[in-house]
Amino acid sequence: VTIYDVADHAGVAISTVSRVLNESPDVSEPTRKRVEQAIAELKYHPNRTARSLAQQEYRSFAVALPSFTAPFQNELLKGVRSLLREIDHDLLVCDLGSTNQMESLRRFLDRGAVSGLLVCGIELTDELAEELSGARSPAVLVGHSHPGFDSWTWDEAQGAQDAVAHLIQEGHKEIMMITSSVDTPLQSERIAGYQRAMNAAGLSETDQRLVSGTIDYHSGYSEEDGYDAMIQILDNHSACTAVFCCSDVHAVGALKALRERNVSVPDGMALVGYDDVKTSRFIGLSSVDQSAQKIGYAAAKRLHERIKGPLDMAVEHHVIAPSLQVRSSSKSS
Amino acid sequence: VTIYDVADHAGVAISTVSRVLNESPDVSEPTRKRVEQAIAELKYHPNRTARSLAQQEYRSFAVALPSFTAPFQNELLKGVRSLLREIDHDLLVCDLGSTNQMESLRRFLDRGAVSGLLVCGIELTDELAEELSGARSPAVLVGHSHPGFDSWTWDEAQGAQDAVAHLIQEGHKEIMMITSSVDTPLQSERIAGYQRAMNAAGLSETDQRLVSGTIDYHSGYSEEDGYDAMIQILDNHSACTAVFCCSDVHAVGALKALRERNVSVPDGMALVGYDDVKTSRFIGLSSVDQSAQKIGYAAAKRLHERIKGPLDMAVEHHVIAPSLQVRSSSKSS
DNA sequence: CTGTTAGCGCGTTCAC
DNA sequence: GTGAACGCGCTAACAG
Repeated sequence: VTIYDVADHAGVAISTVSRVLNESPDVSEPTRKRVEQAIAELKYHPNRTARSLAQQEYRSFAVALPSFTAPFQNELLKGVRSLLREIDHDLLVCDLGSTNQMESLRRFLDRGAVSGLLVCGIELTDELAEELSGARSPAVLVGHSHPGFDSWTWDEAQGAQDAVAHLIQEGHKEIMMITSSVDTPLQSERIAGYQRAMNAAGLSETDQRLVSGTIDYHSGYSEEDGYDAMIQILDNHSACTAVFCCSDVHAVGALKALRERNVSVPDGMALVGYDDVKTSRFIGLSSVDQSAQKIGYAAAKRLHERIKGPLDMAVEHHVIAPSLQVRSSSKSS
Repeated sequence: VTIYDVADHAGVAISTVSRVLNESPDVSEPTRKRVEQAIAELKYHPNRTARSLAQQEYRSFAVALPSFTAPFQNELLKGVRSLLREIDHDLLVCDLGSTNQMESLRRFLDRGAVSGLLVCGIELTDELAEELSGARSPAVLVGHSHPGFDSWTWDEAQGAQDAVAHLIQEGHKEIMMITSSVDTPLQSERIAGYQRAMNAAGLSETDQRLVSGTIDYHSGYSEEDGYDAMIQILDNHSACTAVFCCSDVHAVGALKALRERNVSVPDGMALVGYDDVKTSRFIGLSSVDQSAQKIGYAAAKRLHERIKGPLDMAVEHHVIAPSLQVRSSSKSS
């Protein structure tokens, strides 16, 4: 049942049907009624695809991220969703599974047109960045920056340092860190933050205090990884009283391990997971801080503005954990 | 940059370009090379929308659910995503916010075509059911059943009973239940399950043991609701040692309240949240049980099959918590 | 093997 | 106010 059927049924031309669909004022009341009735009787629903094609407007954002079930990503999506609801757009989720995320993203791009793209938690290679610039829809970055792109980032090292300082302040001395089984620049920064906090308090931060899982999955940022690492800690480091996880995903896995071994949190073992922005959050405490949500909203909004009118300056927003003060620095695109 | 540009650039017709795009064998190696090079040089990406229109295949599923950030929904989405990845489809998320979900769903449907629709956690009115049947794409239900639709459901009362029995078995006697601030059939069943478990153990289950939040949000199934109710319990029911939440969302909010009051879990207060399928999960323990994931996968798969070849029997799958045995009953559509 | 052409369903000038 | 005709970018016959 297409627009033609409706037109026939109402005894008008398709353009007239189109007009009532798009709430044009140039339709007389009687014909509008007739058309609306025809639509109802035929249970007609316009074809979103055809409409997109005709007016070159896709009314949908794609969000590319690794595993949308991580707490942080989840909150981020909430924020994005809020904006999308305001502007009546759809949400296309592209989670770039475990293995080669770049390839997944590229394949997704090949799939075609959306209004805009939000790239979260993925470091852009120069090559991929060029592809994105060439794409017909603009992109906004979250968690990484790249010249020429709008982005939202935060101070990874400082965030990690704050988290560990929090544990220290609570009286812990034997603090270990669960790292990812895969080396990434992101992780290096978080480790650096951990070390700074430990050093500042005069505590040991030898390599033996860094434990990573052995399972390589989701680029090393997986629950399995965290689970695995926590088991190691429980088996080999009985003195440890607190653990800082280099990601919230790890913390979820670590919690699972603690459960299995009947270790309570935080009394038996204090646990802090880095959730990318507000670090001093205990996993299991509550839904994550709203920072992530705000970032999601802001990034989506920026994307929308870029789609509407071509802004020619890419802005890098640097978010300072944990209170979400924003320090913007513009760069020429 | 369209397919025409590529054709020009390579000195061929658009159909030839189309052929290499769709990996047709009917292209000579030399021309294929030329076309591929043109594609690369022009950074051409086919327009997904146009392609969908032409071949009447949308290659995307929409999932309609209330708040996709709840643990259960989240896991469900994971499962759906797995299947989608297998069949190379996209995921369109339609979260039907807090207020009038029916209207949100209807508006989403109006937006147009997707290959299939997964409706989760929403009770279908007859009216809406008819609209769905009339839609061009099939729908599969999760959490509710309706004549003529494939569905995945489970025994709400039994699930709740199991959860409470679990608490009882751990020695708790003063067990309260956090309910939703809004009355729903779903909730009634869960309350019934709670009561059955209490009665079976000879424990009191008076109305004073049922506490609901006062904030009406997300149809009553919100974190705020759970938070609110738990505060009430802490303030007014000091004897209480364990709480059963009528949804995992409530449990998340309740945990937050416990945190604020420095009550540990589960030593200070045992907490179980109903997560729709495997109920004996402690919130904060781990990622939710894989049941939800499996259901998501299975439902999406069924949807896919229904899209491919017209199956004319609607099947109601009844899932028995918590081990996910499935008992199917077919009904004529 | 390759080019031509007719749609896919709808929006949008244009005349009438 | 309303209708006819063209175009959006691509696929799928059909010729050649």
